[in-house]
Formats: sequence, structure tokens, C-alpha cells
Amino acid sequence: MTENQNIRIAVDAIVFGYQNNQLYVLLIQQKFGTETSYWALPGGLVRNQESLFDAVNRELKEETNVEVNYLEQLYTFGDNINRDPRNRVISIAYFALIDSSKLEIKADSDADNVQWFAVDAIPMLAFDHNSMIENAINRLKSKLSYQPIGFDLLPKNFLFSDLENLYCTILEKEIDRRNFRKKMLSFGIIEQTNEFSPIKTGRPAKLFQFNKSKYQAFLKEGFHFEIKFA
Amino acid sequence: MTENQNIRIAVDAIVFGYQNNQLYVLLIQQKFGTETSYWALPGGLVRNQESLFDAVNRELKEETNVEVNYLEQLYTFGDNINRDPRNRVISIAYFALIDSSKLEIKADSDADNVQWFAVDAIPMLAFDHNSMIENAINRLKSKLSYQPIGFDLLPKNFLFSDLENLYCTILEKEIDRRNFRKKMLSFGIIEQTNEFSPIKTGRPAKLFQFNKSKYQAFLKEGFHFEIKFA
DNA sequence: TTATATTTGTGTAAATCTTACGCATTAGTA
DNA sequence: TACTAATGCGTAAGATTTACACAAATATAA
Repeated sequence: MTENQNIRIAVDAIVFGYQNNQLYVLLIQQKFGTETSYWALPGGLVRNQESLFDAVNRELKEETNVEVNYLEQLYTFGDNINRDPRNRVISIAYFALIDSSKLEIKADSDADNVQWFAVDAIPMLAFDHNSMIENAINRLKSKLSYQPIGFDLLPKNFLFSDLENLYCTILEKEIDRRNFRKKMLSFGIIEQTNEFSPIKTGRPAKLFQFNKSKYQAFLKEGFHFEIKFA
Repeated sequence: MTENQNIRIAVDAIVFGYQNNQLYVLLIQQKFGTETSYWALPGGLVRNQESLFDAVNRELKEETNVEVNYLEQLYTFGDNINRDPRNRVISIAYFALIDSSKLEIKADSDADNVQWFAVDAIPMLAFDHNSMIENAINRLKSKLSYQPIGFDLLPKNFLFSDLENLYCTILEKEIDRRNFRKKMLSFGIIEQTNEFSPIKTGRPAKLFQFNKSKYQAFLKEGFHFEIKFA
């Protein structure tokens, strides 16, 4: 009964990126000795003297070299005691977002082993990583409507149409352009810049940016971001 | 660098109960050898061959003997590597609700060591358990408005005024009785019973009950519970 | 038996928010 | 100079939310 505990503890990260009406997840290729190699989420064992937060950041740095804009704990996977067939491992999954300016895999990472996959074309992954991603997509979908998190998937300056398409794509919903813009602007946390987009078709569009500090100030006054669709 | 991992993994439960306009948390008294004994959340180390879910249920049974109506994972506490001064322990906290018919500590538990504390009178607890409770209260507050979770804090048959007071108490807000009742009933997931409450003052009140299976059926059709207050 | 105290149960009008919907503007390109 | 493609903008109808007060039912005390 008083056996010693023999459970490993890991962190894994589900990193989302967005570009051209498509949501992507960052995966790495795992080498299991001579076994077939699987794609998997970036992650690994937590060190004795490091916080969970440090662990996930370290693994992301080591394995993928991306820097995330947003990172939060998602869920701890430890109910299936055989999720890793080698040992019992409990994994604390983190949810992360990066903007499209960082979508290129940097040269200084082992690029062959790191790749973005469109979320509707994810292969069979190692362990329970497919269900972790499902879980993360649900979190992303629900957070989009009550936290201004979409901006972390866009470059600093973005087109209103990009923001709109991001919502349409991820939530898989039609959105009325006028109502969306009206509502978004009504919060007072998005500002027009003086720059125009370099796109060379149609009427030139102003670039916008999210004012994070304004948002945080509003939060303290009880402001509640919420955007819904029919 | 390839030191062996030496981290324990525990589960802890924040169990809420409600009675007479007061929210309670279930605590147990911990014995640390000869040291002063602290109050703490029920919980303990996860066994090698048991799921997290089984672990938290087992600890609740062993330490408090309460049966919960609702249980979900809350958050994993592992950023402070000294949260337990003896060893590094990562704790997966669970959030639970019981109804007031179970608020009495059962005789077959070690009653001296198990007690309900009003949330506004919680002593200094072991480890980071105070902040776990804070975290759980936030979860409870936010879930109340988008998930019909309040019913898990009430007996099967309840007065509408009890439901209303529960919301007022936990959210610390004034509520308009008429609007609250109208909105709640509009969902169609609460039914009048034929029973009257045994309370002997004022106009006799019908007892109501939550129809869980109706709620779950509605969910599948895209229904979304939401109740907000000025 | 009658008056009083206490809590339940109910409706409506005003204000706010959400939805639906189309056309003129601005540039580039042919 | 006409065409194409995308942006930017307003209003009316409908739905939801808010604010608000009094009659009904019982127990109890006078």
C-alpha cells in the first residue's frame, strides 16, 4: 500500500497559428529508437527544480524555437494510466498562440522535425495528443467569444477583414461584416493606425491594432469582452 | 542533466456546500507529526495504478466520506516548486459540489478532523490551499452564469427563493426576483413539483426541481444556458 | 374573528442590444 | 475610361433586458 510513487510528469504544448483562413498546430517528429517515428506535440518531462511554466517554455524553445504570444494551462491528462505505453506519465497540457509573422520555422531549429499542420489535416499522433488538440480547439473556440485572444493570432497591425476571417474560420460560422466591425469597435480596444495594407487589390484598407493596456485598464473597471454570432 | 525525476503528484479537492445564504468549504485537519496541525483540503498522493479521477474520489471517501454531486478538474498547481516544504509536489486540484442534504458530517468519518468552514472565515491553511480555494471560488462564480451548476448545491426539490438566494450569495449581487424567475423558467429545464415547502411563514411556496435529462437533450440541440445580472 | 406579518407569485412599458440588409468609395488593372 | 475587387458606413425591425408594485396565501397574535 505504501509503494513508492512511480509516475512521471510531463508538459505538452498545443501551439496554434493562423494564416490565410487556416488554423495550424505546431508538431514535432518524435524518434523512438528504431520504431516508426510519430508526430507529436512539443513537450517533455518536467525537471525537479523548474516550474511547470518554465518547463513548457523550455521545451518549446528547445524543440521548436518559437516564441508564443499567449500561453495558459489547458488541462492535465492523467486518467488514462496507459497513455504512454512505456511508463505512467501524467501530462499537463498548455495552450499557446503565436501570430502569423512567426509562422515560419526558424532556421536554427531542426526544421525537418518541426512542422505546422493544418488542424483539419492532422495525422495520427503519439499518445493521446490528438485528443489534447481537440480539447485545445474547443478552448480556443470558446475563448474567442469572451476574451480578446484572436489578436494573439494576428500580426501587430492587421486588417479588419483578417480579424473577421479569423473568427469565421475558427468558429466555422458566417459573420455579418458590418455588425462584427461595429461590435468590435464599440469596445474601444481596437485602434486605427495611419498605415494602409500593402495589398494591391480593391479599396486600400487601414491597418488596425489591439490596444492591450487599454483592455487591461477596462478590465479593472469591470469591463467584459463578449462577441457572439447568430 | 539526466537526473531522475523526483516529483510527487497529488490531488486535492475543493468541495463546496451551501446553506442559509452561506457558502462552505470542506476541510480536514492534518497531522504533521508533532508540528502544529493545519487545516487543509482533502487530498493526497496519486497511486501508481489509479486514474486522477479515481484518486480524488478515493481521497474524498477516505478522508471525509462525502459523496459529491459534481466534480471537475480545476487547475494543476506546480509553479511554486516549494509549495510543499518537504518535497516537490505537484497537485491537481478538483472542484466539487454537494447539496445541503449532505452537509452533515457523517458519523462514520473522523468527525473531529473534518469540518465545513464558511468561505469568509477560512483559517490559514497548509501549503497553497488558500489560493486553491480562491481559484475555485472564481470558477464557481463564473460557472454559475453559464452552466446550471447551482442545482448541485441545492436539494433535489428546492424553493425558487433558495435558488435566487444562492445566486445572490455566491455572486454577491442583488437580483430582481421577477426577472430572475422569468429567465430561469424560460429555459424550460426547471419544473414545478406538486409539493409545497414545509416552511411555516408567508405564502406557501411550490417546490421546484431541475430536469437534468431535459437539459442534456437541449444541449445536443445547441442550447446555451446563460444567466446574467446587471 | 379579525388584523397583522411574511413570503410567494405575477405583467407591462421603456430602454437597450441584436439582427438584417445594400450601396457608394477607393484604388488597381485592362 | 470602364471594369474589378475590397473597404467603409447607417438605419429600421425585432428581440432581449431592465425597472418596477401589488394582490394572494398562509400563520400568528391580538
